Amino acid sequence: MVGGKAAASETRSGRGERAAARRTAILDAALDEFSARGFAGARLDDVALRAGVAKGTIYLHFKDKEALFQELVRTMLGPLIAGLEQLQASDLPIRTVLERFADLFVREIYGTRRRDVARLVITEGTRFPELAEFYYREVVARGIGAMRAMIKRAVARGEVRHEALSRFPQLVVAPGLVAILWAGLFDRFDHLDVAGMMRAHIDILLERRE
Amino acid sequence: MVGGKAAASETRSGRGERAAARRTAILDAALDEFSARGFAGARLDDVALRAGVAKGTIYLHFKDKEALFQELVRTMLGPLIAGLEQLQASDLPIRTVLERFADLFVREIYGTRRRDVARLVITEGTRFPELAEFYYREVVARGIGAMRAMIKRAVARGEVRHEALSRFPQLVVAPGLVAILWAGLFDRFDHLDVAGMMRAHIDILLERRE
Amino acid sequence: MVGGKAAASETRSGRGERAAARRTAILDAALDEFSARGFAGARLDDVALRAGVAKGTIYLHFKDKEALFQELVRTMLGPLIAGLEQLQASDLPIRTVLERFADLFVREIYGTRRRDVARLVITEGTRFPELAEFYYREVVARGIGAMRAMIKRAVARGEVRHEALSRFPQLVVAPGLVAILWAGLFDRFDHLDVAGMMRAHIDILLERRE
Amino acid sequence: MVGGKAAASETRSGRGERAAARRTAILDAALDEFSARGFAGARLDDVALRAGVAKGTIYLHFKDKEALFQELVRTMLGPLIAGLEQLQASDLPIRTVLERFADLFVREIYGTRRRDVARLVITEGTRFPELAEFYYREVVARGIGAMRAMIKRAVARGEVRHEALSRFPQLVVAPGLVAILWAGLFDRFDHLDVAGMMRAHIDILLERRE
DNA sequence: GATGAATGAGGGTTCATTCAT
DNA sequence: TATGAATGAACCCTCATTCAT
Repeated sequence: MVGGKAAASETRSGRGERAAARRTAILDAALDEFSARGFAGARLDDVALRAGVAKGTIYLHFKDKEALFQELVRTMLGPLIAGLEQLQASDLPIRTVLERFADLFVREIYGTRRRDVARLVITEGTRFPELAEFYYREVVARGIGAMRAMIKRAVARGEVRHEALSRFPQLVVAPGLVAILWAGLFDRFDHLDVAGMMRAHIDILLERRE
Repeated sequence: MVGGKAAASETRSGRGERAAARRTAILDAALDEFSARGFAGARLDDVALRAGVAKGTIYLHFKDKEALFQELVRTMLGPLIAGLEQLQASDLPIRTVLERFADLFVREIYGTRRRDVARLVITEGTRFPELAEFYYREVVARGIGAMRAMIKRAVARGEVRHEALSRFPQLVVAPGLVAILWAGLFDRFDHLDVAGMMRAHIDILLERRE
Repeated sequence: MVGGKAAASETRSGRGERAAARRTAILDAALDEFSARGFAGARLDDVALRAGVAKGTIYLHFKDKEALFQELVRTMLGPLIAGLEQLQASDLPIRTVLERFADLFVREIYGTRRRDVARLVITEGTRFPELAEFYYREVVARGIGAMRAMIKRAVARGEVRHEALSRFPQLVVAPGLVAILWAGLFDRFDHLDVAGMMRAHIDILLERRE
Repeated sequence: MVGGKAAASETRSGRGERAAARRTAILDAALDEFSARGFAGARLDDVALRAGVAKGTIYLHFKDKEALFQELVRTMLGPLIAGLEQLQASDLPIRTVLERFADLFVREIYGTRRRDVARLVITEGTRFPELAEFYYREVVARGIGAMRAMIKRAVARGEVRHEALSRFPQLVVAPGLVAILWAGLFDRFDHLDVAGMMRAHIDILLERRE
C-alpha cells in the first residue's frame, strides 16, 4: 500500500503525511499477518517486509507487538462503536432497524477488512483479557442492551411475537458471527451468500413468510 | 529387559493401560494449555508439567506439537461425527429433531470439554488448513446437508414456514456458535443461559409463540 | 575447563556432578567475558562458546544475564566474607594481623580469579546498586568496622602511632585496590610486585624503617 | 547558503562559538550517561536528549560513540597532564609537594566532574586498551617516575624514612583512587571526608604524629 | 549545519525437539 | 519406556549509525 519505491514521487507530501502512510502500511500488513498466523504466530519480520519498512520502523510507531495488535483493533473497530449509539435512540419500526443493522454489518464489516479484525477479536480474545473486557463493555454489553430495549418496544407494539427474543438478543446477531467465522474457515469450499442469509434471518425473526 | 524390574510395581494394569492413561493425561493437559494460550502460545513444557510427565514423554505419544493438536481435536470431536449420521436418517417431526439436536449440543458439547475443543477448531482453524478442510468435509458439509434435507421435508410437511431456512441451514446452528464463543469471551461478565437460548431459538424457528 | 568432547569419558560421573561442572564452566567463561568486556558488552553467545555449551544451556542454570553476573560475584566472593569474621575477634599484635591480612589478600584474591571478580564489583558496582549496597553492608562496612576496632586497640597499646588511622581505615586497604586495578590496566606495561608493596605498606603504617 | 537565513538570529555569537557550546553540551551529557551506565550501557539517544540536540548532531562533532568517549576523557583530563610536569621539576620540601598534590587532587579532580571521568578511565580502561596505554604512558608512567624521583630526593634529605616508598610510589596515590571509587560506590551509605583522609595519609607517610 | 525518521545488524531470551542415560 | 538436560533456530526488541529534508 505504501511502497518504498514511491518515495521519490512523494517529495511534495509532508513528513507527517508520510509517517501516517507508514503507520497505515504497518497496520495493514499486521492485519494480514495476524489474520494468517494469529498473534503469537505472526512475525514482526514479516509484517515489516509486507509493509515495505525495516523491522525497527515498526517500533517508531508502536511500543511492541501487543500494542500493535491492540491499536490495530482499536483503529479499525473504534469508529464502529460510535455508530452503535445511534441505533439505540431510534424509534423506527423494528424491521427497518434490523435491515439497516444487517446492511451496516454487510457493508461496513463483512465487506471490509474489519471482518478480519473482528475475527481476530474473536480468536485472540481469550489471550487478551483486557481486550475482551473492553469489547464486552463498549460494544457487546451496549449492543445487547440496545437490542433488548428495541425488541421490548417491538414486542409491545406487536411487531415481534417472540417475547423470549428480548431475553436473548444474542440470537439476533448470531448469524453475523457465523458469517465472519465461515468466511475465514469454509468460504473457499462453499461460498456463503451473507446478505441473503441476513435477509432470511430477519424474515424468520419477524415471521414474514415467503 | 522386557518384564524386568518394573514388573512387580505394574501389578494388574498392563503396560498398554498405563500408556493409554498417560496419553489421555497429555491430551487433557494439552487441551487446557491450548485453550488458555492458543496453539502457538502454548508451551509443551507446561503441557508436560500439567500432565505429570516429562517433556520427552509427549514425543513418545505424538510426533510433534502439531500432531498433538490435531489428535486432540480428532480424539474429542471424532465420536460426534458418528452421531451426526443418525439424525440424517430420522423421520421424526422437525421439532423433535431440533430439540434433540439442541439437547445433544448442550449436554455433549457445551457442557463438556468438547466446548473448548470446538473453540479451538474455530480459533485455530485458519492456521490448520487441512484441519479446516477435514472438518468442512466430515462435519460441516454433511451436517449442513442433513439439516437442509430435514428442513426441506419439514417445509413440505408444513412444519416449517420459512422456506429460506433450507437455503441457510447455518441459521439453525448459529446460536450454538454464539454459545461456544460467549463462554470463552464474556461468560465471566454475563452468564448466558444456553439451554434457555436454544429453546427460544427453536420456538422462533418453528413459530411457536408464548 | 569442561570440554564437550570429554563427555564419553565421564560416563561414570553422575548427572548432578556434570551439571555442577557445566555450571562452573559457565561461571568461568562468564568471568572471562565480563572481565574483558564489562557486563553490558559481554555476549552470552561468547560465554556459551567459551564454556563449550549451547547458548540455551546458560538459561538452565541462570535466570538471565544479570543473575549470571550476580551469582558469579556471590559464588566467588561469598566464601571470603566468612573469613572476614575471624579477623575481627583476633587479639593478636597489629603487625601480625596486617601481615596475615596482606597475605590472605595476595594469596586468596590477588593471586586468583577472585581478583577479576573484585575488579568487576568495582567497575560495575554503579550499575548494580543492590550489589554495591550488599557489598557495602556485608563486606565494606564490616571490614572497615573491624579494622577500626583493631587500630584503636593497637593505638591504645602503642603499636600504632597515627591515631588518625582509626578514622580512615580505608588507608589500610587502599594499596589492595591499587593492586587490583593496576593488574587490569597497567600490569602488561609495568609489572607490580604486589606482595612487596603490601610489605612496604605495612612497614610504613607501623613505622618500621629499613 | 553560507550566511543565509540564520544570520539574523546569530547576532553576536559566531558560528564557531555556538558549535563549541554544542560540543560542550554533548560532552557534558555524555559524561553523565557514561558515568551512570558505562560505555556500552549508555545510549546516544539519551546523550542527545540531555544535551538538548538531535541525535544526528552528535555525529557532526564526533565520529562515533567510541570517539565521543575518548574525546571526553582527553578533553577533561588532558589539561591535568600539563600540570604534572611542574611537580617533577620542583625542589620544594616533600611535605609541601605532597600537600599541594593532595590539594590539587581534592580541588581539581575529586571536587569536580573530573572525578567521574577518572572513574570512567578506571572502569572502562580494560575495554579501551589504547586508552589505557595512552594513560599509562602520558600520566601514570610519568607520574610514577616523577614521584619516585622526588621520594628519592626526600629520602636523601632525610625527609622520608621509608626507603621502600621510592620502590612503590603507587602507595602515595592509592588513597586518591580509594576516594574516587568510594564516591561512586559507597558515599551514599557513608560519606568519606576525603580532604581529611589525604591529610592523615601524608602525616603517616611523613611520620608526623598527632 | 541540524534534524530525527529510518535502517538493520546484533543480542537476550524462549521453546520445540532430540538423545544419552 | 521415560526422563529432562541440552541444543540451537527463531524471534522480539534495541540502538548505533545514516541520510533525505
